[in-house]
Parts: sequence; C-alpha cells; structure tokens
Amino acid sequence: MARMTSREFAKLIGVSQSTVSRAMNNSPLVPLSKRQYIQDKAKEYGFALNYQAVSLKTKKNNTIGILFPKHFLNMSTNLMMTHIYDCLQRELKQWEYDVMVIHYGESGKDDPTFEKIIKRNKVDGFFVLRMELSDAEVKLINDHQVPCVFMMNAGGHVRQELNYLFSDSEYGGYLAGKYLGQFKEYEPVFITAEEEVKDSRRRYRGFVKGLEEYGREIKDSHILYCHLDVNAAERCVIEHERLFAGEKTAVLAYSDLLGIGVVKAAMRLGIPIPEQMQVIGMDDIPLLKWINPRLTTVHVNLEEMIPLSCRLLMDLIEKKDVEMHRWLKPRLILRDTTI
Amino acid sequence: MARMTSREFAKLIGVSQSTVSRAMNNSPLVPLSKRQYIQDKAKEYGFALNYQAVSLKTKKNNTIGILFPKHFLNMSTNLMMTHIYDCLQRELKQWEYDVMVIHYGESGKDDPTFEKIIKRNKVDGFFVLRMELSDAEVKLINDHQVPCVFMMNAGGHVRQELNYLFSDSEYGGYLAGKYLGQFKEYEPVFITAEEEVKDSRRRYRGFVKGLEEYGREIKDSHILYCHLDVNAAERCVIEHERLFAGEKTAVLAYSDLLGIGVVKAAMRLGIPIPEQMQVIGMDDIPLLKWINPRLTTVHVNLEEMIPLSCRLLMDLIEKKDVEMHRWLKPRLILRDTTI
DNA sequence: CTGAAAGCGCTTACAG
DNA sequence: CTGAAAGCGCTTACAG
Repeated sequence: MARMTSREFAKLIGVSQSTVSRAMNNSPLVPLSKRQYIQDKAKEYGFALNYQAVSLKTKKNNTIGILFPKHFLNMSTNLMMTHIYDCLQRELKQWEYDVMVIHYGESGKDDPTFEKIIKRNKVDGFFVLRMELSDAEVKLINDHQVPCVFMMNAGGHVRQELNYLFSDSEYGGYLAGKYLGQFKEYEPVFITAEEEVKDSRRRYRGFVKGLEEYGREIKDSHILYCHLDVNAAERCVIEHERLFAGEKTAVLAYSDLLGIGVVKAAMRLGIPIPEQMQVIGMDDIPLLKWINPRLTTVHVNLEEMIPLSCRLLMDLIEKKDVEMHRWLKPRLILRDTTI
Repeated sequence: MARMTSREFAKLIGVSQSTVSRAMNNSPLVPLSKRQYIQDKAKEYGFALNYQAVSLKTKKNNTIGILFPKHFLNMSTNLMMTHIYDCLQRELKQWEYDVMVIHYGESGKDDPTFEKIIKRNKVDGFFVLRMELSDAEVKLINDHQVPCVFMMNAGGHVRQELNYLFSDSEYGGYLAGKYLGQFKEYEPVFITAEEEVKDSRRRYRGFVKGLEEYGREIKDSHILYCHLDVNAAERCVIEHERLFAGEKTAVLAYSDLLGIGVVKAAMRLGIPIPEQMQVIGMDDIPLLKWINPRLTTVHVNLEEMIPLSCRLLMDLIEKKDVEMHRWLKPRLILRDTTI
C-alpha cells in the first residue's frame, strides 16, 4: 500500500479531486454526509493529504517553533526553560499545531539557525525564549513578517515593536527584598550568575528597593558571582564560608538552582536553615517539590503567561491585528528556607 | 522586502531558475565561482529557497521527529527522557536536521498523533522513545516505509522487524543484585513503578539473578509499588517504616527518581545511609550530580547509544540497507548510597 | 556547463 | 454543490 495522491484517490471513489480536497478539509461546501463518506473511505484506503503540497498552496505549516536562548545548554540543566517548554507543549495541544524545537547555535556555515528557520519558512510562528536579538535579527522578523512572541526577557533594552510577555523579575527581587528586609539581624546577600548579567541586574535592583523599605542595604562584598549551576553556587558559598558562618544572612539567589546550591553548602557547613541563613530562590521550578528543605521562592506567573502567549501567537498567525506588551507579576512563596 | 521566488531572483541576477536551484543546492554542475556569486547575491537580496516547494519535489523535509511515550507526562517529570532528548539534540546538530518533538497523546478526533505524523509525511524519520506499538501502528510504519529507530524499550514483546537500540535493563538489575547480594546482613528490597510494569519486570528478573549468585533471594513482601515520582517513593518507604527501621536493607529502585525518594524517606526516618540502608537507582540522570548523598546507580550507556542511533536513522533515511538490534550493557556506578 | 519545460500533490477561483 | 484548470515554488531529466 503505497502513498496515494488525491487525484488517484478521487478517481478510486468516483469524485473529483476538488471534492476530495474540500471533504478532507471539512469544507461546508460539501454536504456533511458526503464529507463523512469520503473521510471514511480515506481511512479505509489509508489516504491522507500530502502536507508538503498543502503547505505549498496554503503557505501554512501547521507547526510553530520554540526558539531557545543563544547560550542554552540543555533541558536537563536549565530546568526553568524545560518547565516553560512543558507548559507551552501542553497548552498548544488544543490548537492542532506541531512543535519544532529550535536551538539557536551559530551553526557554522551558512545562515545561523534563526535566520535559516525564518527564511526557509518552516514554521508559522515562534515563541522566543529569553532572547536578546540583534538589530539584524529584528529586521529579519519585520521583513519576513513572522509572528513572534517573546517570553522571559533576557534583560537589556526592551523593543516595544515586538510582542512580549515577560515576568517582572525586578518586582520579584523587590518581593524578596521586602520580605528579608524585615529581619534586622540578617545580613542581605545576593548570589547571581555571570551568564545572565542583564536580567540579574534587574532582579538585584528590585532586591535593593525591597530592602530599602526597611532602611536596609546590601554591601558590595555581599554580591556573589558564580556559574548558573547548583554545584557552582555550592562551591561559591563554601569559598565564602567566613561570611556565612560569621553572621546571620538572608540570601536571594538569582535562580532556584543557585538557591539549591546555597542550601547544599549551608548543610555541608553545618549552618542551620532558616535560623542562621535564610534563602530565597527565583522561578519556582517543578524540581523544588522533590527537594528538602523546601525552598522559598519567587513564583513566575506561568498560569497566566502561557495561555496568553499561546492565544497571542495564534492570533498573530491568523493575521489578527493584535499586540501585547506585558510584564506579569510574580509572587513570593514562603516555604522552609525562610522564617 | 517581500519573499522572492527563485524565478524572480534568477531574472534579477540574469541566470536561469535551474542555475539558481543548482547553485543554492551546491551542485557541482555549476562552477564554484559562479555558485559563490549566486549565493552571495542571494544573501544580498535576502533570497532563500522556499522549503515547502523543495520538500514537495524532493520528498525530504530535513526534519526528524522524536516521539515521546504514550503516557509521558512532561520533561520536568521524566528526567531520563529529557536527558535522552538533550543528547539526541546535540548529536543531531552535525547533520543539518531540524527536530520536531511529538507527544503521543490520543488527540481526540481524527487520527492519533502518531498516525497523523506518519501519514502527513512531516518528518523524514523518527526516534521512538520507550514505545510499545500496536500491530496497527507497526503495519503503518511498514506500509509507509518510515525510517524509525526505537530507543529504550518499554518491555514486553520485542519485534525483530524493527530497528532498536535498547539498554539491557535486565542486565542492569543483575549488576545491582550482584553487588548488593554480597552483603549478607542486608535484606534485598525492590521498589518499582506501577506505570511501567513490563520493563520493571525485566529489571526485577535481573536483580533476582544477581542476588542468586550469592544464594540470596528477595521476599515477595519486599517488592514495593508506587507511582513513578520522588514523593510517591518517599511516602511508600515511610509507610513501610517497620520494614526499613527493623533491619538493614539493600534497595534497588526502578529509577533514579524513585531512588532519590527512598533516600529522602530514609533521612526523614533517621535511617543512616549506607550503614543501615543501601540504595541503588537506575539510569544515572544528570540531576544526580546536584543531590546529596550522591546516589549509586546503574548508568545507561548513552555514550554509545546516541551516536549509533543517529547514525542508524540517517542511514535508514538515505535508504541504505541497514538494520540494528542491540541491547547495550549498562554499568554500575558506586557512589555514596552503597558501601 | 546551462536553460526550457514538465511535474511534485495539493487548493481555489471560476464556471456551471 | 461539483469539476476542470491554473498555479503554489521548486527540481531535474532532457537537449543543447
């Protein structure tokens, strides 16, 4: 049973190719009973439309792309991206879109991946995760009119001509600062990633503002840098043992993973949590529910962000004239690592 | 700057459409210098081949699909699949294939996803992860001649007509049994998932064989069932507190996640690891390097499996007459949770 | 080495 | 409601 063309199939069941096309696409032009009949026959003979041909005519691929950040390592390591991916995937099921995962990667020869995907027209639209685009890339998007929804800002300059749904990470930092600031005897510490400087600055700014409400501030020597990785954070805290063993500290970590590393270090150093060290992570990745002590964190409002993003992208693809520029508010979730 | 067709572009630079096509596809038929010239011009004018049209002619999509298991929840929860996905993604970069992620899902109306993807011809080939296929589905693969490589068996009957690279999980269980069996004073326990009965049985069988080499056996009451989840395993162990508090135990967990749950429970119950309880997980997911105590586990040989699978699928797509039926040997990695 | 022409398998005005 | 016909944007024998 080789693949059949619509012409062959049409001949086989005694209708025209046009009618087959219309029936397979559920066009109201052909009466329901006939539609049903043709679809049943299609099933019987194993006929299906060839989607390359369909795409060529309709200029639709029925697939959307999820573009991962430039320096993204992998799903196992960046659990927040993985979580967002999971949520998008689930939400996208209601629309009948397939999902293409695109890893930026400079790709060596020819065009870089992003350019290639846009030019080659393989997807109807994009979700772009934590991406900073160059001017050339923005021009590409505009020239080719590719529907794009940006999610999770990478910080830096925000282009108002693009559609985005970001989590207000400065506000997240503010919430943490406002909470930790109330404990006068705890010295504020910020541990952050070298890799994501700009968003890190945003979170830090919020943290400072929150602390200020209690007249507190953070010393320069209490801003710690490490790689974006549990073990790096653990090592970093251990290297600063004197700081943490010497006084009570209130630590905001740039991400949950760093937070987990901080907690691990504290356990190794015998520093009681939260009595001598309070820790707040950021993001609220699913992993947290498996780890003890349960990490206090700033929860990104994906419940709102995901449905809005998907709806927006679908609207953009259908040429509806919409735009969206939103900073969603995260919220603080108190668990075991704070008082 | 709207999209240009190859005909328009050809006219613009004064060659024929054929030559443009050949140049863009790097055909040796056109001299290198001319090829270069045309490609440069293409870049200049922002011309690129329309891949729907290319696909229609060549019957290639330049994309491969990764099909996730039927009851797959999400990447965040099933970290071994996530890890495999990461490895495939990285390996696939050398070939210029795009990746489509396909979640099985019965999809309600019309064809189920798997059938749809095959019939619609959206991918050139598949990786199929931990999948049990029905006869109808195997027939579909054969009828449509879709290149498929099966990875990570879901247990049950293995179809020799399909290409597969599986991890020999029975052997993995055997390694664990052979290691733990030598500790006469530790009572063997197997904790496993209700969801993956068949592969679970395979691991169990190996475990039993390994134990037998030391004349040991596992009591029926020492086979524990729970959901495939850290917290479920933790609860399960706590419910059986009497068993674990009463005697020294040597636990093989169906997966690392269950192993982590067992360790958490032990810590909560104040059972010292590995002195009173030894624990071995299975898979060796990347997460383990972030968790203390470091879990002893049976490491799946992805270093070998991934390159072989990719090479195999590429060969199948290029119609090379190859086949492969392999069970790769995992190995035991001793860490903190065993003596 | 190059170009004119046919055709990949659909959709969709258009005419009936 | 239905069909014949044109055309989506490429590739590739074929002829030169």
